[in-house]
Amino acid sequence: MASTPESTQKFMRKGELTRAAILDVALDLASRDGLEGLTIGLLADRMNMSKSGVFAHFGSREDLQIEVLKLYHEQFEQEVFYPSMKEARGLPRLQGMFSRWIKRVTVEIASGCIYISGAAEYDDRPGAIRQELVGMVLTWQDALYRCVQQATEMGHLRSDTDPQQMVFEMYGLILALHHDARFIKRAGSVDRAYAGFERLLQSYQNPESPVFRMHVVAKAPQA
Amino acid sequence: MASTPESTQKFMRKGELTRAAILDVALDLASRDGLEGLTIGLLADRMNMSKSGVFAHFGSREDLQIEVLKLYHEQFEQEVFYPSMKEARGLPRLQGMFSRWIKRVTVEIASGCIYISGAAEYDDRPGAIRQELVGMVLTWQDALYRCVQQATEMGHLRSDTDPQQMVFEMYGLILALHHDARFIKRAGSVDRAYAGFERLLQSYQNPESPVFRMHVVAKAPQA
DNA sequence: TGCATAATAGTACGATCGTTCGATTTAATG
DNA sequence: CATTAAATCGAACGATCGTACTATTATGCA
Repeated sequence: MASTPESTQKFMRKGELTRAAILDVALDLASRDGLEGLTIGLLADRMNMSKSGVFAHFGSREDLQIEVLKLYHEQFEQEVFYPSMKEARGLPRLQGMFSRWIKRVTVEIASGCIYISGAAEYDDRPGAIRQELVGMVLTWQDALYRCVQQATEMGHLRSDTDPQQMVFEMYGLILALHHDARFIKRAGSVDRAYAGFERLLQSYQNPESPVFRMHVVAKAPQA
Repeated sequence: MASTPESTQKFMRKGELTRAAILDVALDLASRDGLEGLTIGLLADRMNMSKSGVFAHFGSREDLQIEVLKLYHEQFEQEVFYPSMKEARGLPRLQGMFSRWIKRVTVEIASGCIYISGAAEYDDRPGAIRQELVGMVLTWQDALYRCVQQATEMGHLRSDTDPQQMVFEMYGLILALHHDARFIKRAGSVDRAYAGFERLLQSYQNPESPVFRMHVVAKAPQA
């Protein structure tokens, strides 16, 4: 509702409108309880609708879960990927990606991150949901990979930088942040993730390249 | 059965014996499907027992889950913590801890790691299980913390080393390994985790201290 | 306004869940 | 061997799950 511009609402029939509203609530529930914890009965309660009324908008629960996943992916790209692509290629863009990623996860400390909880849930559970989820995570990792690669080509990072290794460690910092902040509930985790990234740059940054200062998109409010 | 010495079996009554066997199978199931996915019906099937027969050994499902958790924790300490404590204080012990940790997670790429899946499952689900789980993870993180602290005091690591930061990054490497190897199924993740640790040591190791070479307990067989 | 159609509600089914309870079988003990 | 206690089973309960089906209500268009 708040996130849907009026212009699109005008051309939506009632059904599509409530479908979108259902997906919004479903995303909320799936963030908190995981995609496997997303239940049609609970969703109906939150929507003040009947179970069958909710169900009718989706062919199956699996379809609903995948639609939730797609919505999450869309929001992630909108919030993290696209804005960063507007920044200068190379290190500035990489810093932008990481900063926005941190910012996003910082918010998700309260609500939960579907990429991370989903990775645990669909570790070993084959099917359409896992396939979709792996595809999305790979898409994001590839974006990071290309960004590191470009930063290397442009001389911002040392020429012997292993992009896959750097993406691996960046992902580790985010996972540790999510783990320590959301599960352990330890304060100061956001700063530790930033510090880890700084150290990552110290290792890989080209000493002959002009030094870029870390661009903190949003200062950590808590945690 | 294989892990229980005969000497203890002799003094076990039948009930305690099957209870131990149930817990073994339960640990297996919980590793694969998560603690929340552990179901008494499935457990009874695998044991060729009735549901009520299995249930009678535990006061409730939650008790069963906590017993599984304790069994997992015991095995983790036996395999990772205690052997490392026999090594020399400071950096050698820290390297031993990380190597054995990696070795353990490498095995768990196939079976699943309860600490990691549990962290995702009990993110936001208060109760006895979460409490137990957080306590165990904190115990392990504290052990790492003290180890880093000692390595700093002994001059193996730079005097300005932030132990909490180092533990944070070590945990991140393990989480990234688990994520990329088990979820994404990307090859070479074990080597990336080792490489990340090497870089961590390069950053924090005292240049005036004798250099310790990384002690790889077990070479990565795959993944 | 009337009518076709979309949207929602209501109900029911079979499965599975944790749990309870009484019957029955098995093991330990005098 | 007989007897008591421990261990296991079988059946049932209430709850919740996803889903199918039919009825009812609301919407959009001629």
